[in-house]
Amino acid sequence: MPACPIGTYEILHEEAHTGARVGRLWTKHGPVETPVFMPVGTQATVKTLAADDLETLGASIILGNTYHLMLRPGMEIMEQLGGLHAFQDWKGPLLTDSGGFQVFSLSSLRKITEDGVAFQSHIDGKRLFMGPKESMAVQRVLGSDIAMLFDECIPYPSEESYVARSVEQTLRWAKLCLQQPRAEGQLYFGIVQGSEFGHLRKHCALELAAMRNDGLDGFAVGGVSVGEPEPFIMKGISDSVPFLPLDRPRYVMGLGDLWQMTQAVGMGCDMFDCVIPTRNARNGSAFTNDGPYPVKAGAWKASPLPVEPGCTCPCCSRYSRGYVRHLLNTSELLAYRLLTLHNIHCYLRFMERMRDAIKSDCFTEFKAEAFARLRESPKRGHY
RNA sequence: GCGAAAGUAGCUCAGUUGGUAGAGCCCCAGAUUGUGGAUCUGGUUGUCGCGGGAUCGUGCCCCGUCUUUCGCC
Repeated sequence: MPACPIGTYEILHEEAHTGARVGRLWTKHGPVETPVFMPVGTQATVKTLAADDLETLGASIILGNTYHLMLRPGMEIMEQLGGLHAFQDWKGPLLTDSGGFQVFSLSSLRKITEDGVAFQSHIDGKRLFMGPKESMAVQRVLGSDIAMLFDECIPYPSEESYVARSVEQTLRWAKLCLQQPRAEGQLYFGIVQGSEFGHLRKHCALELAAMRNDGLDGFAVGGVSVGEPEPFIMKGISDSVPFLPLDRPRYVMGLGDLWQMTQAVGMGCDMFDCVIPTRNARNGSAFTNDGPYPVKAGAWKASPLPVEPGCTCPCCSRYSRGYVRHLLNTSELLAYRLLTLHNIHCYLRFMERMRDAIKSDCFTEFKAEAFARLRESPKRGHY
């Protein structure tokens, strides 16, 4: 596999019957084959996992978060310790969220101005400020392979007039972000907003697409998966994606339901991240190819079966469901780790099979089977 | 042996001057979408130690009894 220049996005195969495609994005820390699921490692760790666990599972790219890492440990320490890759000893590609979402979802006393957002830390109440310049400066120090442009992620539902103003703000910020200096080899991804309003999504997508020659390397659909009903999520995606360049990666932020990702891939989306597999692991739910089910349920108290029969992950290849259930029941730390290992493994293998299906032009069949298993008649663990 | 206190949900305990038995935890179920191992929402559970008595009516009053804990011989 000959190396390509950083930022290259190769379309390796377009599926014959749908908009699905398999691609390869070249980053400073190596290539990422898409469609890809990116485990979320907000605070410089995918919770409960170490870098070598992620290597074992075969994760090709993970996330880190600007907002959280800026608050702790802070950029001074991050700089002293050589950036985010060195800090957590992750040798693969890293994507950092801009902090735009967290400023709106976690902090209090927000005041939005043309320059950015004044807010209070959710940790100690300290008054801070983050705008396009600040966010990109932090991401530069973090040294991520992909940095997200600072955007305004508004709640659902929001008034159309407010959404319209917000989209303009996000676009002005995007232009400013692109003028900021970046870490060597760092790619910049812009974010389409517009909430449930199709014409605003289209406008935002077209304006961002026009910035591709100003250094925009990829495109994301934002403002979905923020609590709205599923039909609105899919509409937000279908209202945005058709107006984005075909030859650049499309990233749907926060989307991570297996079936929803399958549908999005069918619309031509390439990258996903979500806290569901890791968070739900810590709440006692396992994901399987037949849908999610609660391992913590008393029904599995004495089950000798693995969490998912046939699974080859470090959890299933060694431990019983009854054991994992016991660990959950007693709040043992190992429970969270084992289920996180399983859920990430499940997600990564699911995406791998999806890529294979696309390459062999049978994505339609893959999608039908996924629908049957995940939505039509999920087994919910009753094997 | 004597004295005192306490017996109410699986656990820890509330329960007004007598008027249809409660909370927290646990357990069970559900939620969780650019991460708070956080949180939220529902749900099950009782011979009020036992036996008498007074009362229209008692977890509560009276008598007896059993058990536990503590103190004293």
